[in-house]
Amino acid sequence: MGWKTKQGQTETCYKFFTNLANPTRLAAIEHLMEKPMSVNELATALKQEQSMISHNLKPLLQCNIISIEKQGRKHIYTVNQETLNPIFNAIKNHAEKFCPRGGKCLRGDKS
Amino acid sequence: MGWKTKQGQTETCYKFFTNLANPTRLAAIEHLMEKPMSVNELATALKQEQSMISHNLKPLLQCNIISIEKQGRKHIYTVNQETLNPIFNAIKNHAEKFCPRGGKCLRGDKS
DNA sequence: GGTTTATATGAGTAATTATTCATATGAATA
DNA sequence: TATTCATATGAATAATTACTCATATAAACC
Repeated sequence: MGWKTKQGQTETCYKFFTNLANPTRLAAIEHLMEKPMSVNELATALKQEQSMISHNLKPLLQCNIISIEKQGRKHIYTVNQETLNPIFNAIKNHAEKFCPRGGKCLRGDKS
Repeated sequence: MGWKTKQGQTETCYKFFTNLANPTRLAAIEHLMEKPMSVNELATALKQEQSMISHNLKPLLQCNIISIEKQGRKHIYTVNQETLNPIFNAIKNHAEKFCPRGGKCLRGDKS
C-alpha cells in the first residue's frame, strides 16, 4: 500500500493509534496510570493471562507509550503520562463537547 | 467481554482510537485538514473507490471527528480541528521527544 | 548447579475489521 | 418524470489483529 512508504504525520499517527485501539491495552494503561505495576500484578488486576498481558505490553513499550524498569525478576511498567495525559484530555473534551449524552456516540451505542 | 459494559474513559477512548487506527481514514483526515472536500474529491485524491471512502467516513462522522454539510448533491466533509489538532500535536511531540530518529519507532520499522 | 518465580516468545486459531463489487437512494436538471 | 450525478449501503471475501497454549528465557535463591 502507498501509505506504508509515505512519510509524514499520517503514518506516525497510524502506528500510534493502532497501539491504543485495543481494549486490553487501554485497560492496562488505565491501571498503570494509577500506579506502576509488574506483569503479574496487571494480569491479576485485569483478570487476564500473563502471556496476554506480555503480548500487549510489548507494542506499547516499543512506542514508548510505556517504559520498563527491571527490579530483580519483576518488570515494572510505567505509563508515559507526558504523552497520554494531553491525548486523553482531548478525548474527554471531545466527548463532552461534541457527543450527545456524555459521549454515547463514542461507546459503540447505536441509539 | 467485561470492558464492553464498563463505564469510563477506557471505553470512550477505545472507540475513538479505533476510528483513527486506520490508514485510509487517517489519509482522509489528513486531506480534509487541508480543505473540506466531497466524497468524490477525496476518492480522487486518495486514489480509492468512492464506496471505500464512504464506508470509512461513516464512523468518523458518527463520532463527530468529521462533520458533513450537504451542498446540493455533494456532501462536503470537514474535520473537527478543535479535537484533532491537540491530539496530533501530542503525537508529534511524542515522536520528537521519545522516539529515536524522528519517530522511527512509530513507523513499523524494526531496526 | 538445580529449583522456583517472573516474564517473554512462537505458532496456531479465533475474532475483528477492511475492502470490494453490486446496487440502492436521493438530489438536480433536461 | 426520466436521466444523470453524487453518495450510501449490504453482503461476501480478504486481510489484519488478538488471543491461547505451550514453551523458552532469565533472574534469584537454595
